[in-house]
Amino acid sequence: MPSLPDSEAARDLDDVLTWNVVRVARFVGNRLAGRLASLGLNPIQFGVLAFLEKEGELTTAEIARAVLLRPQSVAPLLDGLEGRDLICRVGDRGKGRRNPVRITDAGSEALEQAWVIALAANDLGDAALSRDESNELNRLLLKIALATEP
Amino acid sequence: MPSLPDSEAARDLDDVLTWNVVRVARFVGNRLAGRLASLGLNPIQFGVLAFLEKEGELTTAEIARAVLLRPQSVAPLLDGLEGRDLICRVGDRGKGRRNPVRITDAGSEALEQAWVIALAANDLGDAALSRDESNELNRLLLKIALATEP
DNA sequence: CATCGAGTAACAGAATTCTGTTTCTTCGAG
DNA sequence: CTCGAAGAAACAGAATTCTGTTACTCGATG
Repeated sequence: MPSLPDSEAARDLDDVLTWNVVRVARFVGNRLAGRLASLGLNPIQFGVLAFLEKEGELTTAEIARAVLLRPQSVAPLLDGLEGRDLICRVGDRGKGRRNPVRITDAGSEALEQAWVIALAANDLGDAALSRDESNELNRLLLKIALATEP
Repeated sequence: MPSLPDSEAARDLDDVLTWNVVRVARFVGNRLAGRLASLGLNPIQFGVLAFLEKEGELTTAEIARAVLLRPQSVAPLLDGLEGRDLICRVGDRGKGRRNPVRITDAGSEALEQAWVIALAANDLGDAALSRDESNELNRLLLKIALATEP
C-alpha cells in the first residue's frame, strides 16, 4: 500500500481495509438476511442449523464459538428455534449443565432451502464482481478466518 | 466455484462467501475497536470524524448514509461526541430541521491519532495475509462497496 | 473421598442498531 | 400565495449482541 500523504484532508476511508470489510459485510449480510427472511431465518440461525446438521449435536457454548457470538446471545436464539421445532434440546437444562441440541427433521428441511439461498448469494454479479473475483475474495477471507479461528 | 455435492452433509459454511465476509468483519472490527479504545473511540465514531474532517459539515442524515447506519442510531452517537467536544452542532435542533455538525479542533486531534491506528490495522500479517493479498482484498471489497453505494 | 480448576449455563443489565410512526421544514410547482 | 412532495429529525420501542457476575457440573488429582 503506497504511503499516504501526511495531510489529514487527503485521507480517505476507502484506504482503511477494516472499514471496507465491515461495510461490505453490512451489505452482504443484509442482502442474505433479506433473502432468508422468506424462510423465517436470519443468517446466524442459518449458521447454527448448518453447524448442527454437520456436527450432529452441539452445546450452547460450542454453537456460540462456531458462530462467533456469546453463549448468552445464543441461548434465546436456540429457544426461538426450539419453539419452531427446528431444533430440540437433549437432556436437562440448568446452570453448569451441558445442554446439547440437535436439528430436527423440520430443521433439516428448512436448512435445505436455506443452503440454496446462501450459495446463490455467493454470486456477486449484482455487486460488480466476476466469478473469479468472488472466488479470490472468498480465498482471502478464509485465509484470515482460519488463521484467527479460536 | 465448483458445484457442490447434493449431499447436505457435505456442505460447508467455508463455501458461503457472505458467512466469511461477516465473520472476518467481526474479527477485524473487534480488532480495530480494541485498538481505538485507547482513544475512547469506536470504529463508527472514527468514521464519523473522518467524514466530517473531509466534508466540513454534515447533517445527521448525511452522516447516517455515509456510515451506513440509521439516522436514529447516529443522533445519540453525535450527542456523545458533542459532549466530549469532539464535534459541535450548528444551528437549532428540532423535528424536520436540518442540524449540521462540524468537527472541532479537539476532534481533529483525536482523529489524527485514530488515523494512525486505523491504517496500521491494514497490516493483516497477524492474520496470515501478505501485503499484496491485503491490497487485493481491499481492491475487491472496494469494488463491491462502490458498486453498491447508495 | 475431598478438593480444585476448567468449563458450562443462568442472571442482570448495558450498548448498539434496527423498524415504525409522527412531526416538522424546505422547496418547487401551479 | 398555497399546496404537496420530499426529506429531516424526534419519539417509541423491539431486536441483537455485548459485558460482568453468579451458580453450577464434571473430571482430574492427591
